[in-house]
Amino acid sequence: MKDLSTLSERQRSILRYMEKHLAEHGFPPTIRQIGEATGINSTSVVNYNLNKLVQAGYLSRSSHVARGLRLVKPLQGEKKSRAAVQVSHGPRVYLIGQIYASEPVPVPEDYYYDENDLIDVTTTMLAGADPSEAYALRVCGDSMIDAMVREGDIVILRRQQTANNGDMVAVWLEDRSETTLKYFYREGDRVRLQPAHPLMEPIYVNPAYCRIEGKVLSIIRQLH
Amino acid sequence: MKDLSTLSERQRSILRYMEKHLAEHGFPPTIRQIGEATGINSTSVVNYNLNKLVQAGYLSRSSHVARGLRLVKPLQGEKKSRAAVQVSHGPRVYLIGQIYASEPVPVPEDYYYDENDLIDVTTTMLAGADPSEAYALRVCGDSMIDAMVREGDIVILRRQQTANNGDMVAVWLEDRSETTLKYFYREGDRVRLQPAHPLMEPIYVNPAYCRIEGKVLSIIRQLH
DNA sequence: TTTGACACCGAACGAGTGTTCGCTTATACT
DNA sequence: AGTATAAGCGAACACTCGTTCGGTGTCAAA
Repeated sequence: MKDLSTLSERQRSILRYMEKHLAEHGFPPTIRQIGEATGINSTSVVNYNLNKLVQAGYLSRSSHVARGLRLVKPLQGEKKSRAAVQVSHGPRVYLIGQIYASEPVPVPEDYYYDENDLIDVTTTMLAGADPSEAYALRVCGDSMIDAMVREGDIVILRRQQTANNGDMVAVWLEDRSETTLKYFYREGDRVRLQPAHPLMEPIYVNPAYCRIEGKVLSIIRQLH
Repeated sequence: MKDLSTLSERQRSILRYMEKHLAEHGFPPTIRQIGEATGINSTSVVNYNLNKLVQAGYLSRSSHVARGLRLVKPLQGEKKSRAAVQVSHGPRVYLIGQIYASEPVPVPEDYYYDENDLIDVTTTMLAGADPSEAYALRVCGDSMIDAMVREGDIVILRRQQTANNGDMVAVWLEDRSETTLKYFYREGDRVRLQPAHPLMEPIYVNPAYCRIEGKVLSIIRQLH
């Protein structure tokens, strides 16, 4: 089997694109997509180079079928994540709505599925929760500064209506008509809700008016 | 949120065939292949059931492309080999060190690769950067409250030593012996570094002492 | 200089493939 | 019995997509 050094630069870029497309889409690219991505103007030149990659042992092909390419051996010797060689994505959860300080927390029961709302997460963010148990909300407004979250942040939660001490929870406070994200502590017959910001004071609430809607698993801030 | 038990027998057999075809071929089946394998005579019925599986969170689809199916979540509650279901990561980057307010920012050039330092991220977090261009740092201490980050948060960066206005950057301020994460704005011959916290004041620094080490792409907070 | 292999190209073709339409049947509810 | 919804169906259409054809250009070897 030939090694990497005999591949042309075009062939290496085809393999890189193949890996990238598999990682991003979960299925292989078409010959035309490969051509567009690698600057090859002709489907027959892409076809020629794909056959070279088959001969070199990097790909296998099924003929006369759409996307009939399989990555047999990923490109090596280059600095890249290993995930690129996988067929499918990591876990994804539904972004079911926005969380406002002045409105009740959206919950999964009221949500209608839309594939466009799926967002990528990582296994670590789910903290052991199954993706089907978790969901995401986008923060609106800057009224949750005390939770160290700001407008646009995405909060990953698991649906639950009880909490253990130390859990960060999304709660709707009925007597205040307010949603907040805070650390939950049961103290006697009161609940202490502790802000994430170390310099801010907790609030104490009557558990009867404290409706826990979910436990916060992770927070994501994207700066672009 | 629907669970597995709401799937019909046909839908479960579609998922089983999907997993089998991916394992065997490395690319998804067509609608006609699914129909043949599951005894569904009509492409529109296959289409209908695939849309149901999308709603239930098991698949995602790209429309108007051949084999535009991706297995998002495998069928559970059944014994199968790991090879049968290509559970995988998304992209991963190296967590190369910790970021302290009082020490220079760690940079990739000084890092020795260790596979155990790889962490999962998502494509969205990378904001168009290739995983090989990006790296992560873990925040130590609470001295970056003004950046709305706290101890334990993970910052995803791309290595760069220049910035555009509005970029959040990791900078080492030589005259202050201080690292900070702030929004960068060039104003005349000064640089304004704007905290993320909306109620805090910016600082103005001499660009000569302002060493940009990377651009912040995303921030991840895990609460467990 | 000639030749052969390799890499590349545009265009056309035809098979592969997903979507849409108009319909029927089954089931649950009133 | 009537109605609404879910599930199913066949066919047609239009687009996607891989293969093939007939060619050009480059380079190394004879």
